[in-house]
Amino acid sequence: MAEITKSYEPREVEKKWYAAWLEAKAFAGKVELGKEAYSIVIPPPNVTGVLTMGHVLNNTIQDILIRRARLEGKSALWLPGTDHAGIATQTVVERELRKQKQTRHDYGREKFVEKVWAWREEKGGIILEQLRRLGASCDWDRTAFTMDPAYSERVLHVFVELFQRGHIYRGKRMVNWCPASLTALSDEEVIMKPVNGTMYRVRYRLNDPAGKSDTFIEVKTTRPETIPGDVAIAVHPDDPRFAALIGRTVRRPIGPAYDMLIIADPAVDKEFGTGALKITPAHDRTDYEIGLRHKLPVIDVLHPNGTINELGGPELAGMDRFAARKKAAEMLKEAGALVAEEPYANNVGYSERADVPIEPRLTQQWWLRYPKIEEAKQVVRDGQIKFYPERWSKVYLHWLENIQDWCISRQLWWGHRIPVWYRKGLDRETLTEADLQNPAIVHVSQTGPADPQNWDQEDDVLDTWASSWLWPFATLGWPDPTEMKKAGFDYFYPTSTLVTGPDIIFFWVARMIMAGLEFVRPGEPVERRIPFKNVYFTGIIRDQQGRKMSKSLGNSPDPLDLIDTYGADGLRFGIISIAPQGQDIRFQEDRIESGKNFCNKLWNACRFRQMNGEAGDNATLGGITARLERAKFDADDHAILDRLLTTTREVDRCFAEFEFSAAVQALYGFFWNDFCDWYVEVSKSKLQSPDTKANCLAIQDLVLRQMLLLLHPFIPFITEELWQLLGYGASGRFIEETPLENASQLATASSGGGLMLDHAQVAAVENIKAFVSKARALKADHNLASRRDVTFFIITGDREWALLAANLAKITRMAGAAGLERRETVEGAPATVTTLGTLYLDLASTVDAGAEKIRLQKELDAITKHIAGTEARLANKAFTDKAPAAVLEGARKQLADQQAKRAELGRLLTALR
RNA sequence: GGACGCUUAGCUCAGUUGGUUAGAGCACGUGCUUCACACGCACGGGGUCACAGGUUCGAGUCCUGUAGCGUCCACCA
Repeated sequence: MAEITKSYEPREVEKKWYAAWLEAKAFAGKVELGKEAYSIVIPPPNVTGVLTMGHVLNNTIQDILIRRARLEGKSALWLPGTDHAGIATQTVVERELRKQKQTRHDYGREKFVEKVWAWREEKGGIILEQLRRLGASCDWDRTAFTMDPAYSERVLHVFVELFQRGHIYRGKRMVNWCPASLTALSDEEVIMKPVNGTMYRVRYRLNDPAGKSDTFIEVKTTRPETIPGDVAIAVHPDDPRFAALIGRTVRRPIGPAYDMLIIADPAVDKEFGTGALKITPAHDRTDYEIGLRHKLPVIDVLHPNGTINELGGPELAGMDRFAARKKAAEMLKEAGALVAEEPYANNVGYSERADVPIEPRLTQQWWLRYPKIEEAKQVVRDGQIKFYPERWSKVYLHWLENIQDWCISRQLWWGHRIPVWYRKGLDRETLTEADLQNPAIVHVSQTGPADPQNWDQEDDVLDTWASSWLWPFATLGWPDPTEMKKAGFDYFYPTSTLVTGPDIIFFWVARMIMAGLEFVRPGEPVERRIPFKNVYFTGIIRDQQGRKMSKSLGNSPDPLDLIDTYGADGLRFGIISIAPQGQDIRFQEDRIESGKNFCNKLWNACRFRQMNGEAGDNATLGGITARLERAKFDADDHAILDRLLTTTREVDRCFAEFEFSAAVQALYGFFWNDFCDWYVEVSKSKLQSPDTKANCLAIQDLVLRQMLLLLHPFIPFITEELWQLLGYGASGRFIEETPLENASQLATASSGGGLMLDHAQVAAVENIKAFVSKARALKADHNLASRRDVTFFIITGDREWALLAANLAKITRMAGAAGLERRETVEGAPATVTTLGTLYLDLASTVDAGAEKIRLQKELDAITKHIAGTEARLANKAFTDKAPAAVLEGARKQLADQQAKRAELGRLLTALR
């Protein structure tokens, strides 16, 4: 057995074991029919991504679940991969090109896409390497990528299927246009931001056949640069202020001359602004709808990149929309049409990726009518899919209630090109619904037309989410039966648990559920079609100021640095300990440090065990329990094993309820306080005696072995190392190959040979602990160092003395005492009242009677207050009548104890006078 | 405008179904290099559980309201 070093050095240990695990293919997800399957698909990070604290949390949790599943004897699969992240990746590569003063158009579509692939080969997937550093036990041989040829085929297959099932259509509609990325976006990719802008109050002179009207109608707008696209003024039909004006016209004040009709439409809010609304159908959703109702023309004054086009008039043409806004305001002023401008805060939709305001824009796009909406609601409502925390199901359901068709086309080059071909020379703008169904004009298939020379493929690609929504089954070979068999589809689908952030509940979670229900195992019960059974939503990691950690803010520490400083296990333990279920996490590096400290503590406890020598068969649980000598069990032995069972049970419960931070806290508390601070310390006297040594070591082995197993999912590296060093496993076997005993199995195992754990001993030990604490405090109060040269005296009853005498060696050791002697009387020594008698410090000559009095009086005051409270409760008839017997009994006992203590304190004080 | 979450020690947070004197980590103070660990040990100080009502024998915990912070959804030009 290699000797354990003084402190834990993670670096080499992590490297060594990760390599060993990979070498042995320990993470391979295998179909093992005798075993229960447990599977997780990773939320695929962007192929451009680097590891963030969010990933650390998310993937640590997945690894915990997977490793625990292995320990529970399940066949576990954690399927990794990356997402091609259309806009993000294309942007990254275009940025590289821009450095060389080039654009994607210099290369053309095919060459550019090649460039992206080359970039991906060289720099993509860094994040997967980083996950290995974290210890992620993914089945790397299955690593998937949404642009892989096989995966791509599945994406196109789904498009064709949905088209044939009538869920996909093409249409000219208002979309969210990103002028930076030059593509349409789905509603989910638009985030609303409050913006401080200006509200312009503009007046329009009414046209008068006589040519001398001095009547005006006023509107308010934040976007004067779109006025050249105005085609009408709308008022509410019931608004008496404007009733007389409906049907008249006004002259557009700037831009090409145009007479706009004043129309009535109920969409206008009478209360807002002036009550009159300028209608710019090309640049506003509401205006567009009003325009449709009134058959108004659509005048688009913007280029796709957000500059004004020639329809905006010569003064504005070519200007950026924001510059044009100022210019338009000036022009209005000159024309006498600007009545007022005032600061105005409103919400503006921004492109999530490019962080620029989006433009509503009328374009031809491909749309999806979501399939299986009702069923998707049902499976969550009925609990076939369970959300943790449960409250997210409400958010999910609300979104599904109000769901809109999904714009799935993107005007990008990097992505799955939509498998639609148009007959050469066809005008795509004017295609009708019927044309789309006509195979002579439009071809829709996975493989394309037989005579490609006569066709042009659709230029658009699919939204990235329109590929990743298939992730749980497309990564398992679906729909190809051979591939599915190879991947173990039947065995691993539906997956067990999805671990993700609530921020992608709409983007991804909801859509995967609908996709699974639509495509997998049609006709079978929902339990077989859903993509996962549980969804665990992590919290969002925030910085000290409560801001979301993000790359752009630069407020996220680099997890790799944290791994270097604290070890992967320290980072994992730390992050989990501050991540309660369902709450956002305020990141604190000192918690990561405390994770590292815990690892070191674990390391040293095992080191202590090792230094006490080998004691027999450690390689199996049976070997260890066979070494237990039941006849020699004392209170501490009973208590520590009882607490071990309690802790094991608590961790079981935590896993059942996805309460990982509670599990970590239970393990931390048990190991540090109960085991290290108490049991190991009391062991030190037992280990001196040949009579008690063997049993004590067997108990330590039992505890350490179980702790390593329980801790392994959280801190895999150090537990593997210690497991091997202490020889708990069969040689050549990893810790994960050892089945983890649950609490009752462990109880049965350790009770072989007639041992019954005595729960009452836990209380006895607590009693002794409290007594030792009192003794230590008495010493500390008199500024005595922890040297063992003090003698304590005690005045106590026979029963209490019996308990003390039985534990004398450990008490004196733990309290740092030369001895503890029973006396009938003690004079002039500092004292303290304990539940086991009045304890005196043998230092009479050095005692300051005044200070003693103050100290005792403080204690007396405190206990008197408590007694008053307890008495009041017991004096309350309602309490004694209605409280349960156990509570009542507890209160009475408490009162008796408190009174005894007060009497003793009073006596001590009197003696000092 | 709608929904949800949070408010407990200086800081970050636990606190299961209401029940003895509300806990942890960090920070702070004092003392300890005690033969596993100073990445440690011991002892200690520190909280009217946001506020106001209510239910109850009993409320940090349940109910109602208020305030502040945060998130999501919708959005009016």
